[in-house]
Amino acid sequence: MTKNYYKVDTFQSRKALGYLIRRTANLIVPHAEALFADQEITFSQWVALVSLRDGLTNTCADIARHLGHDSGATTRLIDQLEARGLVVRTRSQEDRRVVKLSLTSEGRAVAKSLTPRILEFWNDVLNDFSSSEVTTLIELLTRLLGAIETELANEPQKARSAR
Amino acid sequence: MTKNYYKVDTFQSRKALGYLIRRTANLIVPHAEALFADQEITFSQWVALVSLRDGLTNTCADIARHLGHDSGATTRLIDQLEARGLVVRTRSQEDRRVVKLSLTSEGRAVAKSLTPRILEFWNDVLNDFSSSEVTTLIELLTRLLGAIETELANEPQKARSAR
DNA sequence: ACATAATAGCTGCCTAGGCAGATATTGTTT
DNA sequence: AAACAATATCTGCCTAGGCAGCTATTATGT
Repeated sequence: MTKNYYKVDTFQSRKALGYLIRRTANLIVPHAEALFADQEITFSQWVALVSLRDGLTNTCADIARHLGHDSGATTRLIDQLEARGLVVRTRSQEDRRVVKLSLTSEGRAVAKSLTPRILEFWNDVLNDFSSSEVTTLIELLTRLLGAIETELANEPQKARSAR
Repeated sequence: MTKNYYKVDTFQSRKALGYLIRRTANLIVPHAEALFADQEITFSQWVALVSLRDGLTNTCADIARHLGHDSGATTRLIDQLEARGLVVRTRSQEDRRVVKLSLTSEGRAVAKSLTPRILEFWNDVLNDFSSSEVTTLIELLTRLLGAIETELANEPQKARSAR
């Protein structure tokens, strides 16, 4: 148990997890978007497609949680995928508030065809990491994400995303 | 050497580093901003203040790189810190293109007074991690960040941030 | 010396996404 | 069953930050 890993007087931003994570995300996301610049969909849209295909999500609300976006942004993202014929909206019969999302065959094709771009980037980046290092990193990040989620849930001083 | 950690057919978004990092950042940053909601500065502004105080940065361009923002956004961020009397701009004499930034005593006070909020959050989140796990995570993330930076530099298909 | 390129900073413009409010539907209390 | 709360989606509005273009200054090549 690390009661106090960080202390005010020894704190350095270069070793701050928040700094490292934010900076990494700030480099990755625009680059990923750039990899998609010549495509008909954006990187975020691709992430949504893949999550639908893999059954990780199947409604707008799911996608909002998955991407960490708000529901308004998600509605608009789905609007575009629908307009391009990659996704179909169907009002659910069991619960008429929800709109079920499903991929069209073209959506499935687009999701698949773009996957190699992202994987190639990551495999390049991870070239100097051993396989066990990558596994460790993924495991620690997964736990960290879980810890943050519960911490934010416990401390409901402010309404959180996916409202 | 992990030549190919990720493969197209075994790829799952839940184990994707990009997903984990982006999602974590998407949870952390708004929460950090919320912690500052009652303050006169935002979280990003605080990060800039601290980086100036610690000598990690001392110009706009430095801060842009540190935050992963573009230079326009940084100009406006500094504008606000200057308007609030927390930072002073001084044209450099050695190189008259650059504007040196320095904290006022009030800026120093504000930077210091807000640090505990962030550290407390992180110490709560890290409660279930051993000290060595945190160290490992920081080390792996630092290397990952470095690897991404060099990867992006090698592949200059598109101009990168801090233009 | 002169042309060219690179760098620091600033400004206008635009978009992605956050926020709050509205509707429709379902669940829970009393 | 009436009231209230919660959830899913959608819409308008607004801001932070990305992008491109501009000037001033310095560095580099010829």
